[in-house]
Formats: sequence, C-alpha cells, structure tokens
Amino acid sequence: MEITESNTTESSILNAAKGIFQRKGMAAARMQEIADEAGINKSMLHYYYRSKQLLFEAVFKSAFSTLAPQLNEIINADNSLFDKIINFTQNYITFIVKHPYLPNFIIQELNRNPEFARKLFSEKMPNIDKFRKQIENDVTNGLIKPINAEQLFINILALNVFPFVGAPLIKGFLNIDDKDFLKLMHERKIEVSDFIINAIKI
Amino acid sequence: MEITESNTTESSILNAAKGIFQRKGMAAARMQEIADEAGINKSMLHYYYRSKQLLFEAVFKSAFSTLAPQLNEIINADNSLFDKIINFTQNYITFIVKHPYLPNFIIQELNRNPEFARKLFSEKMPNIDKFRKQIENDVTNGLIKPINAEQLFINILALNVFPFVGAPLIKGFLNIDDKDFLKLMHERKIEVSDFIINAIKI
DNA sequence: GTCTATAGCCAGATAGAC
DNA sequence: GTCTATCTGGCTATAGAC
Repeated sequence: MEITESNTTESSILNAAKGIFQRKGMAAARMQEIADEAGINKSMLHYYYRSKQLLFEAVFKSAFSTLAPQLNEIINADNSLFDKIINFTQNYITFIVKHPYLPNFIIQELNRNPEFARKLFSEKMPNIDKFRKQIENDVTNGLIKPINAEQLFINILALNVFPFVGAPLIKGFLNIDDKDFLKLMHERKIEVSDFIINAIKI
Repeated sequence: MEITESNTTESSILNAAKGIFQRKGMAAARMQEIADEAGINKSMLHYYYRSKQLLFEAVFKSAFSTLAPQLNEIINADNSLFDKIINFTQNYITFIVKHPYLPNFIIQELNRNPEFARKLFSEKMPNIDKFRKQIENDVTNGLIKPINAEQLFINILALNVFPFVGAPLIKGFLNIDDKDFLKLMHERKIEVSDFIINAIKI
C-alpha cells in the first residue's frame, strides 16, 4: 500500500529543497533553511536523504528531467519548422512563468561543475541530425533563408530562455517592476515566434 | 609617486579574486583558494580588503562597471539602428570570448541578491526613451516592422548574452567540444546581427 | 519516524612576531 | 607588509532518547 501519495515528510522535504536550492544554489543553501521551510527537524533531512549532496542531486535530477525533454522538442518533434517554433515558444514560456528559477538553477550548477554536465549528457545523448536535415530541406525547398542548424537552435534557446535567466538585468535596464516584466513575458509567447519566423522566412 | 602600477600585492589579490569569484560565485569561493592563486598568504586578503564580503564587492563592481556600459550602447549610442545592432554584436561577442565567465557571474549574483540589483540600478538609472523614440521613428518611416522597444532590447541581449551564460547546456545539446563552440561564437559576430536585422527589416 | 544534543570540521577573521 | 598560529562561529552530520 505504499503506492499512494505516501511519505508526506519525504515529499515536503523535497519540495522545500527545490525551493531553496533553486533560489540559492548548492553552495549557499543551508540545510537548516530547508528544514524550516519543510516545517520539520533538520535531522530528518539526513534520515531521508543521507547528505546535503544527495539531497541536492535529487533536486537537480528532478529539475533537469523536467527541462531537458522540453528543449528536446526543438530537435525531435515531428511537426513543421514553423509549427515547432510556435509550439515550443508558447509551451516553454507558459511553463517557465510558473517555475522561474528553474533554468537559472540548472545553468548555474552546470557552469559550476562542467564534468557533471558532460556525464549528464553522455548518458542520453541528444542528436540534432533530424533537426539539421529538416533545416536543410526547408532551405532547399525555398521555405527559409540559408541558416546553420546549430545557430538556429541557439537562437531559439536564447530568445526563450534568456529573459528568465537574466531577469534582474532586464528589470534593471528597462527600469520595470515584476508586474511589467511578467506582462512582457506573456507577450513573448507570440512575439518570440514571430521574431524568429520573420528572421528566417523568405 | 603612488600613481604607478603601484601595489603589486593588492592587484594580484584582486586578479586572483576575480578568477575565483567569477568561476565559483560568492558562496562557493574560498579565501584560501584566492590566496593560493595570488601566491600570497591568506591573512593578506584581510589586510587589504578586510573581509570576504568587501573583496567580493570590489570584484563585482569591477565586473559590472565593465559590462554595463557595453549594454548601455544599445540604448544610448547615436548611430542608426542597424549600425547599432551590427556594432554591438561584433564588439560584445569579441569582448566576452575573452571574458567568458563575466556575464554568468553578474547574472548569478544579481539573481541571488535582488535588492542589491535594485540598489545598483537606482544609482545610475538607464533610460530607454531615446532608444524607444528611435524605434518609433524607424517604424513610422517604414524602415522596420512594428516592434516594441523593450522586446527588441531583450532580443538583442538574449541573442548575444545567452550563448555564454548557457554554454554548458548548448555544448551538451549540440554535443560539441570547446573548440567547436568557440567557432560557433566567432561566426555569431555576424550571424546574430544578420538574424536580428532580417527579423525586423521590411 | 521524530526529536534534542552534540560531535567534528571547516572557513573567515584576528593576534602578534618579525 | 608579510608571515604563523589560533580563535570563533557556523554548518553538516551523527548519536541516542523517545
């Protein structure tokens, strides 16, 4: 009978850990703070997860396995290039507005630990051959201007992911508050795909 | 006679601190590691900078005052919009290739400490009115498609800054090594401005 | 499973000799 | 100014009662 929502304590620890680790990063996070947020005792963290490192890894894996499949859609989905761009932009921004710390957390920890990054990807290696072929076909058929598949992939990622990672910088330079920022992000659900399609269509 | 390159120790500390703080961030950086990198004793760090916090602030201010004026070029330079985009892309990428940790460091620390971010910008508030007017004129004169100035600014920033911040993610997804990555970045000095101009020109 | 108490370690900071 | 030695506090982790 352990198939239900089961362990309330364990899952509330994981949720609290997600919040703290994602906002502060591994090094700055404090076990005490996670315990407080979960509303339980600090030693419970060790009881369920043994060490800070293991708790962190649980949080990171959960975050990465949420984000990676979404990015994979760009290179592996079966629809047309323009549909792909429109769908990804719409879905991704909608999702990240609800989890604003996620991309920055992943990027930060990958930057901090590059070998870890390599190991992660070597397990389940993405393959952009399909995407590259799609681009080449569309170029040949006169649907889009000549463009390198890698560069287009980077551009799609950049336009969608950066605003959330660089939010404080953007808010500072544009001198806007959280509310205005969120409004801009909602507009981007269509602005970004329009921008990309305009850049490449003939 | 203290106007020369002066204090060798103080400047070698600052240089070492830049390297460590920018790669590891405030929380994960160790004073001992900075001392080792500078080739001096740990207590010298305190002699010159009093505390880790103050040393960090010296590093951060130096980094921010290097990056901010470059971004300001987008909204304050006097040239035409297309020249602005071409120049910024060329200059910024050339610069960051030589200082790859800089943008991630700044973004990371601003994310960790949002009040700090607000204070920084309130001192010398950027103003995008000039840039907004330029966009509106170009739209009216039929040079570019209608676009919101804030969104265009975000897009320029995203396409130029993101690849360096998200480098490990990109290397992982494209399955490329550092050499190939660098090659892509060099290509972006013209790829990115082409992309942006194609997206907005009529 | 959950708590209190505490061990053990590590890093920032200081004292003081030279 | 630069070093060695040491203090101090804070944080991870564990022992052990309940």
